[in-house]
Amino acid sequence: MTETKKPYHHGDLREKLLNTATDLIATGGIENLSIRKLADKVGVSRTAPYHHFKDKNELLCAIAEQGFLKQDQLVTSISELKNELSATELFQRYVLTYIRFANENNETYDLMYGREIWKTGQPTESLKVISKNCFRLWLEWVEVLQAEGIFDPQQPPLRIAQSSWAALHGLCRLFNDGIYINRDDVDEIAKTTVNMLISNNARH
Amino acid sequence: MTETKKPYHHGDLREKLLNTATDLIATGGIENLSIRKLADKVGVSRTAPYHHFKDKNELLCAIAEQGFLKQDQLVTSISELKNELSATELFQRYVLTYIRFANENNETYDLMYGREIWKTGQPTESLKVISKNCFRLWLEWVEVLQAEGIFDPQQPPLRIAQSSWAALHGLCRLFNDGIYINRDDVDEIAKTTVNMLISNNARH
DNA sequence: AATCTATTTTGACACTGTCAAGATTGATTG
DNA sequence: CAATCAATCTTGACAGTGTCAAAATAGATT
Repeated sequence: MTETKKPYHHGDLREKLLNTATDLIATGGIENLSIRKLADKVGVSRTAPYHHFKDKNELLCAIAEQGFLKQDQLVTSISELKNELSATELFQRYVLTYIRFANENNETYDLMYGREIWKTGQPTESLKVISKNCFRLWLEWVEVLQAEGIFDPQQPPLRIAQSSWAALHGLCRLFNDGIYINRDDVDEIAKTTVNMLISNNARH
Repeated sequence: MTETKKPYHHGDLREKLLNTATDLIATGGIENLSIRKLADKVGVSRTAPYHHFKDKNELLCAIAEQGFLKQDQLVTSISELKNELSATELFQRYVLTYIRFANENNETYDLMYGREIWKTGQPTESLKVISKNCFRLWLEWVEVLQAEGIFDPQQPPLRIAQSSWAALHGLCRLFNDGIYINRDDVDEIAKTTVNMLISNNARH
């Protein structure tokens, strides 16, 4: 009735697969996602998914894509505070938001930036585009923040963007992967990270 | 003849399994290591390894342990230069050495600090001890370097150790996991990272 | 020499990804 | 409307995985 599209037998199976898969990994981890279990949960035969995703790899890439789009939203939502906050505050806000995103979307984050896709498997073309765009957004931020004086003006913006992002990424991974287990520490470590990354005179 | 110990049927199967497994992951990646293939390569039946390692998890932990010991050696080898180099130079040296280790022992590094063991599986007790000791070594380093003035004296050494290591770790992961693909960039990014992490006035 | 225990093997089970071939269903065209 | 076609889905199959149970073997111990 309310369904606008019911293209074929099942309806919009592709989307249902995507959503259910995201749910599955969110609760049981990536290693708990199998095509067969997924198909079962959706109520379709084991090989049905293969008509919507060439591979398991392609399914994972599609999940990762959604993650990047979600992250883009968060990042751009911070830029709306550009007039209210100082550069240092904006950076702090960014770091906290990033970490929270990585925490709350734990498993998706691992797909977005993990070896499963980028090393073991292979990223689809559209994933490459979307992720590149996500990094470009971060680079533009860095350029703005550097102009505001919180980063060393001597260093190329690209290098600052790469190494600061790496620092952030490393922190998220240590927590997400279970190496740092005390989640209460995350805020303090993040604070120290921010303090170390920005120029001395920009601290307050 | 030269064999000192030949405890049972095969000889020292445990060690042979360990070495062969390390070889296997070094060439084909962790996902290419299966107990069965490993047993085959060593020339023993599929389940023979289970009398030396309770689990695949335990085997992986054992590989990781070796990695930590290797890393400890590298770190302590740097401390022998304590009298010849400045604090900043020592830190740079440490960063470069760490990155090189992570690069050359790619897959072992992933086991040491990856979710496979710490999140999905579970670290053995001895692995916990060894890895904790490895971090303690790093913390002691940070305390020395902080006393020499290259880190903010306001921040607790533990936090500095955690966040600086996270920064380093993130950089290694981005390269090891195939997100940053241009290996030529690694030195420059590392340089920028060092510059960002240490106090402004300690740069040169 | 007999017994015991550590080690190894064979067989089995439940999983996994994915290919090939057939069945079904909706859209398209004469 | 009837016939054709392509998209979608199902069933069957294969090779691979971790690992358990039971049987076989070999070294150490008595």
